[in-house]
Amino acid sequence: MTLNSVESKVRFLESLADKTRLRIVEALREREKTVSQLVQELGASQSNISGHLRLLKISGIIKSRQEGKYVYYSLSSSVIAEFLTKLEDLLIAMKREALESA
Amino acid sequence: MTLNSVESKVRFLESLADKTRLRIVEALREREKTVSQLVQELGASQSNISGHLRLLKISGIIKSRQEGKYVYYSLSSSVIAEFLTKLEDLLIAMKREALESA
DNA sequence: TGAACATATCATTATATAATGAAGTGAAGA
DNA sequence: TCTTCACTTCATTATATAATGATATGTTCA
Repeated sequence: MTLNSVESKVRFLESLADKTRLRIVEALREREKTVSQLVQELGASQSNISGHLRLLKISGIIKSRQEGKYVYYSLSSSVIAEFLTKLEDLLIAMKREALESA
Repeated sequence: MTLNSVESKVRFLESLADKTRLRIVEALREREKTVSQLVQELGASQSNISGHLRLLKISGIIKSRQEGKYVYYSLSSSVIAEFLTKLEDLLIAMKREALESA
C-alpha cells in the first residue's frame, strides 16, 4: 500500500466522518436538493451548511448546478450511495458479531 | 435515517480517517502483529501507536491477545478487510468517472 | 531479586477544524 | 432600479485530537 493511496483514502473518509456532512450526504441520497432545503431539513445555519457543501464538493463526493437563484446539490456518483449501503451492512455485521461473541 | 445511526457511522469513519490508524489497519490486514512490529513498520513512536491501537480497539475495529510480554493485534472481523477493499474500489471508480467527465 | 524488555498511561503542547455572525455576491421580480 | 432572496465567503472563537516525552505496569529470564 503506497502512502499516496493511504492519504487519498483518509481524505475521503474525513469528508464523511462528520455528523453534519454525513447527514447532508444521506439527505442527497434521496434526491438533489437546494442549500435552503438542506438548511431546513438539517436545522443548521446556512453558512455552516454552505461550508460543509464546499468541502464535500472539493472532495468530489457531491456536485452542484445552478438554476436561477437556487443551487442544487446531488451526489457526484452512484458509487457514493453504494458505499454508504456497504457501511450500513458493515455496522450491522459488526454489531451481530459482537453480540455472538458475548 | 436515525440520528443514532448517523452517529455510529461517524464514529466508525473517524476511527479510520487518520493516516496512522489507517496504516495500522492496512498492516493488520496481512496478519496479526505486535505493538513493536507496528512501531517499527510505521516508524512512529511507541506511545503514539499504542494510543491509536487503544482507539481502534474501543471502536471495535481491532482486537488483541497477550502472549507473554507481547500483545498481538489483529482485525476484529473479516468485514473490516472487505470494507477496505470496497473503499479502494470506490476511489478507483471516482477517479475514473472524474477523468471521463473531463 | 533485579535487569531488560514490551506495552500502556498521563500531562502537555500543537494543530486542525467546526460553529458562529457579519458582510459580500449575484439572480429575480416588483 | 431597488428590494428581496439564495448562497458564499471571511474573521473569530471554541473544541477536539494527534504527537511528544516521561513515567508506570507487567512479563521474562538470568
